[in-house]
Amino acid sequence: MPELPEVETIRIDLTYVLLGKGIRDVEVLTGRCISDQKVLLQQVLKGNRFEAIRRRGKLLIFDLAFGEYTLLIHLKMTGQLICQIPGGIIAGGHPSVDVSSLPNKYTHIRFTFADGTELFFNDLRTFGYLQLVTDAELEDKLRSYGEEPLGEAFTLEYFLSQFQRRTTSLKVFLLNQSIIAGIGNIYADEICYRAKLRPDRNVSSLTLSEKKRLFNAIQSILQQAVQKRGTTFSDFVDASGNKGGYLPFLKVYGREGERCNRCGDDFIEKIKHAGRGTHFCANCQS
DNA sequence: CTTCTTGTTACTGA
DNA sequence: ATCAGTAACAAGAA
Repeated sequence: MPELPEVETIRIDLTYVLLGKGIRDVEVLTGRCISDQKVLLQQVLKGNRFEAIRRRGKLLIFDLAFGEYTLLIHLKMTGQLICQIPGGIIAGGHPSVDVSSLPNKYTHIRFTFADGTELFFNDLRTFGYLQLVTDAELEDKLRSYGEEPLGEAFTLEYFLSQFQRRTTSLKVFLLNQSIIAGIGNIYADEICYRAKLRPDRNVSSLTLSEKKRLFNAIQSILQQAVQKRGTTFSDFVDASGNKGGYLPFLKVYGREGERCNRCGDDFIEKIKHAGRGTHFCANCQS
């Protein structure tokens, strides 16, 4: 479940490894993730190169040196972008990657670069996708996203304005990509915990000081998670051989039944809210 | 066998 | 028209 911090980690690593390298070959092993663009993908990418790799929310945007298209990659829940340079793994995605035998049964696309570097797009559940878009289509797509929570435009003023006329729960609010881009189920729960607010609380009842607490929690949780190189890379190793991992810092997600390590009195509850597993401490959060 | 996992969208109902 | 809630998608784990 790559969310903003995981996608950002992949973006940084791929930028470091792939930028400017000529794309020698693109193999489409299974076509579902690119629908009807199989031929176009090869036409556009072969002989091309990535000029920049950007991110909007959980969406990766690959700017190409030549042609009118931009490549988009969304990993959805189980997508991976595994990069192999001769001698090591550089970037990951979903955990449990068997890096000893790529491509594996979940590899859908394989890129080969001029220097022998390889990039594998793997996806167990095939919800993720690659898509070539024109500038107009890209603009359309990006218009639907809210502000980047770690960007300069994410101000308290912008944040407070998003509560106007909304009556939904805090959890749904945080997961809404058109309000804030990039938060998923794990960080939504962690942000609520940090802000001491119940995820099932209706946002219309939040006071100004609670909204300010939330604003600060969003930034601090995501900043720290990016710094720790995300949560989902249990066997991820970066270019320097260091393991990343926000996993030990999780306070509620995946900790149901365990004691809250803030109040020490209560146990972490797990409920189903808005169709999602939702974790919180009923003692700390209100 | 059933239930659970989640990002996004299409659909439904108010 | 607007908005909120939910089913659906997929495939594997428990």
